[in-house]
Amino acid sequence: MTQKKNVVEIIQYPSASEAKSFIEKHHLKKPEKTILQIIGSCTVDYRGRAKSVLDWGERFIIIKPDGNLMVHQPVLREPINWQPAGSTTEFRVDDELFIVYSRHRKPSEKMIISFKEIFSIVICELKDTAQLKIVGMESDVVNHIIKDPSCVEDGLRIHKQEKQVDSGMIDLFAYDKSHTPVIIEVKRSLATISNVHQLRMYVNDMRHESESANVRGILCAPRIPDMIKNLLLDYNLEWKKVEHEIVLPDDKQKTLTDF
Amino acid sequence: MTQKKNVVEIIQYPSASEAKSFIEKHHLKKPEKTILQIIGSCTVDYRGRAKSVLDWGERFIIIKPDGNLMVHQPVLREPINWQPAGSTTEFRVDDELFIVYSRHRKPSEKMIISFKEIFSIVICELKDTAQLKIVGMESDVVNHIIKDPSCVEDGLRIHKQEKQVDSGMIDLFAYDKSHTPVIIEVKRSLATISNVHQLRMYVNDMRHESESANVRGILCAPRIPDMIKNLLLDYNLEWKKVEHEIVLPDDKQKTLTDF
DNA sequence: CCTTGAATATCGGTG
DNA sequence: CACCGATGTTCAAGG
Repeated sequence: MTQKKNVVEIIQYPSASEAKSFIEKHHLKKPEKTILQIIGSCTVDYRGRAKSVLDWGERFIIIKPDGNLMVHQPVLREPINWQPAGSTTEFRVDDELFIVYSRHRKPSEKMIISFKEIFSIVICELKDTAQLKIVGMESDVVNHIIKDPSCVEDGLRIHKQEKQVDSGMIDLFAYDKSHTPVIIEVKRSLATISNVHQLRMYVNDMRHESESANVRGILCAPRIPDMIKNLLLDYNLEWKKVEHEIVLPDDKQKTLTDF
Repeated sequence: MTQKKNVVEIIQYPSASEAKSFIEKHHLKKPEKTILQIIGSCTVDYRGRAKSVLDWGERFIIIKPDGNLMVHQPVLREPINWQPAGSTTEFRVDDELFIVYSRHRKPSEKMIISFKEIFSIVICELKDTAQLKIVGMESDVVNHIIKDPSCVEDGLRIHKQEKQVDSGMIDLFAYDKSHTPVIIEVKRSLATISNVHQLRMYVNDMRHESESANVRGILCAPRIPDMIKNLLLDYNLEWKKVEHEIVLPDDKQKTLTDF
């Protein structure tokens, strides 16, 4: 791979003023197109939605064209400090220090990063037009339950998927072993209050419809906080923790499992 | 600043095999200490908690010593794809492609990143011992209300802060203009169902204590979802949206506001 | 180790 | 623009 085009510009161990010149030349002429990364020893001061001070340490910062700025330490997936999208960045030299100043409006947030030593600056222009992320997510809790209703309750028989009622669409409609109608509300991840109220409405609708006093409602999710359980108890509803199962429909999977 | 120590190693526009050699030399000898970054044109396949495919595009990936791997596009603060901490990474050459293979156990997650072109590889060893982040955050909704009770309700008089009752500590105890006792539960960010139940218990306690049927309960928070409002209505409680105010305790603030 | 709640959450969709 | 819900949330604290 030859260096046909200069996608990446790099400088190592620049002085503060060299860093400023380099950034002015390669980044500030088109900050909306280039990604800037600085590795070095710095402090970080932030004030905005919160307020924080980060003492001297070696870390790297990334500034994206959309204004996002991230300060990353050697550990954690999350940046230790950041500025949100829409921030504008300025670069200054102040008494041997190289200073990155980022500002955001509404909410007002400011950050100052002071470098006493810069190991490297990398500036690159990346084209990622095909940035669509296809999420062929088939962690179908619903299908999982349809395949094996006993994972919710013994003797459960699924009767209908996506049954329409007044308030909306019921995920699963079933009968238990005593032939009592059961409405099952399925949640892929965290169960919320909203789901409880939804389920409550569905159950109310069904009681109206079938004029049967006996309609059970079960909320199924991988994670159900205690508070949600209490709320369900208040409304005389039930819950069941169900793991989600990841289905692998297409052949791409082979590429992954090959290893 | 001279190049006393090689904190950063960089190679530009390597072939797949050159990339592999370079990473073996500078990263794989101490992957628990060095951060690896690759900029180039790649695809990403992921399977684990979900499943995703990302088509060709120019992006950069970061691999931290703790196993975190991030795939960043030119926009967004969040990586478009990632592997969690504890993942292990392998590097292979396959028919001109340079392949990064990351694997995680429990939950099982795999990722394949295939580079058809690499613009640069940066490997650095960062020391960030003083990584403590001081968060002197005092976004005092309580003080805000004490200073200006009318932000909750006209004619409200704050009587006591942190009043003890059986179930716990009441944030604010007040009287409205009709001299009715008012219990105010304050939340800094999102109001939750937990806060509703807490407030409900406090009000119950107060009714017992004062033997007054008239005790109001108001939940104050910057954000109160509709579902919480419904729940409050169910329990005959009230709410008020209040903005939070950020207090600035120490002098560091001057550095930031100077700009 | 599992569970729970907080976050400068971020991000996308909707009214 | 504000609000609301989802997230492969991540992360830290507590049992």
